[in-house]
Amino acid sequence: MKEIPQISEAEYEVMKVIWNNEPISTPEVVEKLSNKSDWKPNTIHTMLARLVKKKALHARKDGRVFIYTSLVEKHDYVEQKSKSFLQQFFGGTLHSMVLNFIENDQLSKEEISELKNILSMRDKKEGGK
Amino acid sequence: MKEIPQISEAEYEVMKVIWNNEPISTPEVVEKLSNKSDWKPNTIHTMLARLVKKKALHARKDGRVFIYTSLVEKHDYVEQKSKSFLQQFFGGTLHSMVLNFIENDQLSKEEISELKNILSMRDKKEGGK
DNA sequence: TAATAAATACTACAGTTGTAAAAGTAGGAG
DNA sequence: CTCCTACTTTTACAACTGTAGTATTTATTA
Repeated sequence: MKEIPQISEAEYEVMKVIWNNEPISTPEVVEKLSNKSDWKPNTIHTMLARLVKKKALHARKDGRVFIYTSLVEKHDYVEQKSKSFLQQFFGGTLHSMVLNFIENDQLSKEEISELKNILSMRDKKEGGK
Repeated sequence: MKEIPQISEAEYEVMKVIWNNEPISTPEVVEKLSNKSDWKPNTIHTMLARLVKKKALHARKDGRVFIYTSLVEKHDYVEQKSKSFLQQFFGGTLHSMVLNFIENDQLSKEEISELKNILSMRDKKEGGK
């Protein structure tokens, strides 16, 4: 099982930009994030440097600029975080979470239908882990 | 909307003991957690003190000992954490998370049935926020 | 009452995180 | 060839976390 580095919440915002645009240069990352957030360019540089240090990103120098590519898959990271979240709060299973949401009336009719749809659509595939 | 203090992962372990046993004294908390973990008593005292400072717990002196009661509901805390988790990773909706699990074949047949059950049982209640 | 045991209170310390300022450097404009 | 500007590198710093050690107080026992 590959080791997935820990990525903080702010760092995750940076990762999202990379995942959606890689390969991407520092100035481009800064530009995209400056729209979405109030971070100063320096702050973004720090994030990038930390992510490289953590081996979440790879940086290759191209002329005067760095070009970043991700070393962790978004999917893998989200999976790992989902598992630990479910573990911490719901004994590890998704259905406990869903049950909890239902019991506390946190789901609208639409969301319920959506969920039912998803589950029945799923029948068309075989398998399951 | 009431302000819910941030509770770290280790602190959350302490909170679980409180929620399950409150009102409960320091020595009792230490005893319960010493079984479940490798924490030294001092570590547990630190957690308790921090939780009191954060207003997650109330401590009342009873003789020589403190008795703790929680100031945040487990339910409220879990709800808050669930929301921010879904927000961060799944655009805020539970069905996106479920869909993701299904797409990545992270659900067994049993879990799928479980989910379907839960959703259909839910029909017996009306409402939904 | 004095010593002991048990609790509480205070202090510590390194790693992570959010947030950035300051300093250094190299390439392009003049 | 020199200066400016855009980038990169270094440094900062407080809050929060995990993990305790040390010191002090207090109740109980001899």
